[in-house]
Amino acid sequence: MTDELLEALNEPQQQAVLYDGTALLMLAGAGSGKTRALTHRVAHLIRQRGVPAWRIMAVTFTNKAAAEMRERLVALLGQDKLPWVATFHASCVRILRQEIEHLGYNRDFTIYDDQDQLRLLRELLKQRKIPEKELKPRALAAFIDHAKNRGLTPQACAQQQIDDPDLIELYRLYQLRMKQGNALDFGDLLLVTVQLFEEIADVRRRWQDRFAHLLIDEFQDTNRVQYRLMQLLTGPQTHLCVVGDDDQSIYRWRGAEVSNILGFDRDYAGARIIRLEQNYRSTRTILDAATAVVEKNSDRRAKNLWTDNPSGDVIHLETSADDLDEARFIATEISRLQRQGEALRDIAVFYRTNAQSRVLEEALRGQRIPYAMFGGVKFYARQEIKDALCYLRTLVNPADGMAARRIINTPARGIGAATIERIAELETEAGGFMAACHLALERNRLGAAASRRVRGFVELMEDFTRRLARLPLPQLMAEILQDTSYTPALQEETQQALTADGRQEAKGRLDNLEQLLAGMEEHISNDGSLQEYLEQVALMTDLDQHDSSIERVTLMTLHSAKGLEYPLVFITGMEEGLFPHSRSGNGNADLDEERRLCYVGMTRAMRKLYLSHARRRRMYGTWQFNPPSRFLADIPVALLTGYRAPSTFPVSTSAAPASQHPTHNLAGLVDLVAAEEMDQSAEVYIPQQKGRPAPSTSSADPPADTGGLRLGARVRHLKFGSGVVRRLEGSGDKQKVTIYFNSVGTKKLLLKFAGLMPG
DNA sequence: ATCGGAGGCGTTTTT
DNA sequence: CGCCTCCGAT
Repeated sequence: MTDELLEALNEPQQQAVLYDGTALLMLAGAGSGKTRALTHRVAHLIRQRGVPAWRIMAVTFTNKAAAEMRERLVALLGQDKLPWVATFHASCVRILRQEIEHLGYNRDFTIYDDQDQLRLLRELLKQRKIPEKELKPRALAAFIDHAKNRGLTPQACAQQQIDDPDLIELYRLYQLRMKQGNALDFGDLLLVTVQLFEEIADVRRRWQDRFAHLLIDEFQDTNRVQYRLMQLLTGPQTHLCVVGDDDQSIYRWRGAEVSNILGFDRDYAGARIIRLEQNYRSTRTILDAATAVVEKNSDRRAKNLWTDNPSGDVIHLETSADDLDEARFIATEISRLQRQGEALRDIAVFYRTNAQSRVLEEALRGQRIPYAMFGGVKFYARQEIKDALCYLRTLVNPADGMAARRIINTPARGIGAATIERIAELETEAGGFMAACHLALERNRLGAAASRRVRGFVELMEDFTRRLARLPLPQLMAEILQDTSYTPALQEETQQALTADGRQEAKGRLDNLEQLLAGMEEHISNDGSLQEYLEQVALMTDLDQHDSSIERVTLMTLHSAKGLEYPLVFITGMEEGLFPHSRSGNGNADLDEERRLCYVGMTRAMRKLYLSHARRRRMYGTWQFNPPSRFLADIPVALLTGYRAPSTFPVSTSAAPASQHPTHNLAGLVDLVAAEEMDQSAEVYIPQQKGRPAPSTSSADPPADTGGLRLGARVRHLKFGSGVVRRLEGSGDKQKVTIYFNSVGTKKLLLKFAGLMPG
């Protein structure tokens, strides 16, 4: 019996399954079978140790990972003994649905996505008469998210006296409005759950007692609140098992703290550390190359990832003239692979930024290669879908101000901004937006025409509420879309719109709504409620919908690729400024993270890896010239093929101090641009061997005043300090440069007088 | 109140 | 280059 669960595992995996103490840290390298170990551990606990399934909670990073783990557990255990498997966010929702009334929220709370969040913040800024130029809504959102990720309420922020009081005040107002709307954003889901457990000991103890085992995957990407949550859920009897790989930590920008994994055994003295170091996924070539890249980082847990797999093919490095060529190469190569009998579902194309996907899509379409792309405009974020869902949200939670504001005049009912503002004045008093509508009507606060229209809207919603009780969800949705003349208007547009594009767009929206209804059908066929539906939709990403059985190529960002594997992998845009991204500073923690991201991307590949870069790339309407990524230079030459003649410009190694980095000083860039303009065939380079410093061929050249400047370059101005080049225009004496300065924001300068220095 | 045009802006990654 | 906001005209 025991053997059955253990025999397919290697020695350390078995130890991880059998470990009986209360704190276990599994350091699991890429492709080392950690999910396997994790699922087998859970199965073992249930089957061998007799732990009831409901006393086990397993936390994953994505819904997809949760679904996969559940699937594997069903295979091991059968349908009826499934433990709690969910993301942190979904787990918190589940806890809060039961407990949130302790904190004065209503249990019908809705979840705000970042779009809703941004809308609300804009409204607050307007209300406080702060121009968006002064404080960008996105920056404010980032501040709030960051605070929440660290577990800080507005009050806690104020006490620390570190942050700008204005920001904190806006954070406070935002939270007030959220509570009034009975809404939680992503950060709240975690933060409020922490508050719940911290403030109400009874509740905390109850949940601590419930879970005998807490298992957390992708532990390297947990943030401070999540760590705190783990601590709060961990009672004296709780067995903790965390799994992760510090080399794969790629969400620092979102508040993830690698220290959680690096310091775990400090917080949990006597924690057992088990290392899974045998890679089963990749060829030795791929593993060696990836390791060479990530080894440049300091601050790593010592590890020795190895494989028994054969060396396999060398990594193909492709240098293209521009982004179009790069895309064409990839499409052509995929066609070739297909003719060789490779399955499209075995192929993935990764990129650093979503913006890169467009040319790739076009190239694939051009060669009639089916593909699936993830992470663009998310399905549930599309305008028509959001509109439809906001009707439902308003029905479920009439206090939800964002949802109601969105639909009160969609489709147009002649209720404008002035009327909405007047209603909003009563929102606090009435305790919600729909209640404020009623109150405004009662008190005759609106003009005659506006009153009539608002009453019409209120009655319409009341009518829908009545139907909610007797109609199945998809039918209710269909009737809402019909009776509000939402779909009829679109249908008309498919005929009447002035442009072919407009007709096509309307058609697309109708298709999407069809798809939405189909999804609802599926949901209710699984006995799901409307509440659950909205919840799922709020927490779902397109990635979760990924059906890997369909025969098509996968396109996604490197971040989305975490946790996945493909026999054949293309990583595109291996260029300085793009990957590593120019926004990720220099020689610091951000750069380390880029490096880890590269490692993650490379280790997704099982059989063959392609790396490509373009010498120039169209971006924001202008050409951007990017030297090859420094990461390429870190890969031992013997593992690579595809480059041609010797180099005319240096490729750096990150061992050099950042300030001397050729790719980040203007002199180095001059070379590249010059090579580009002079000779199309001389553009090649040889990646540097590990440890050998790059020859600095350019340092003697007189740096041209202008030539080396490119988009994304870091520069220093005497008065404004350091900044990033955003735009270049004109030529000669008239050449102007737009620079985003950290200190003063965007400035447009005449290059001749700017007196810019690298750096 | 609604529509259209002009201008400004920023673009890393996402639960 | 494309999105979003703002503003003026209807």
